Amino acid sequence: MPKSYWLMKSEEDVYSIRDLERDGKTSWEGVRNYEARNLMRDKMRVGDEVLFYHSNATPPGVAGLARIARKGYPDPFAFDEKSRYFDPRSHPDEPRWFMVDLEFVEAFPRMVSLEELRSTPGLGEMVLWKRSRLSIQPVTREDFGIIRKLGLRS
DNA sequence: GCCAACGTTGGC
DNA sequence: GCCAACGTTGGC
Repeated sequence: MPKSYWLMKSEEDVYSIRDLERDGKTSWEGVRNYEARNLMRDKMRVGDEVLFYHSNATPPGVAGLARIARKGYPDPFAFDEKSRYFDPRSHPDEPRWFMVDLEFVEAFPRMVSLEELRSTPGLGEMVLWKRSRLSIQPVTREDFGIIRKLGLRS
């Protein structure tokens, strides 16, 4: 099974690539969108590569790379009444929400802004353009390669 | 802070 | 099952 590529968004001031670098690894709790849930639950595999995207940032864009460290499993925060991610409709025996674990790969020496993504030839088919609000989206191997190269170029 | 886009909820 | 109301995302 070849690996897959993803783009995952995080608000920069909530959890940034630097936070992931510090932690080394983190769990991706709190996703409450069914399509994103399905991708984590059904499609992501350990070793898949991730573009770590800063949303609500100035500027927004891809800030680095991460990797899937654990495949989809029930989001325990949905069961925790004290959590802001609590959802009474999710039960341990029939969990509604799933998450994955993510590990740090690298922070780009140069973040690739949304504007740059827009103006880069070859990236015209990204899911980002049509499904801009989806916080977890598939990326083609080719697009991943283009963006990685842009980010690592100093 | 504004607001367009769009996913979700709930009445019917 | 439709669809209006509502809430959230995320760029600007």
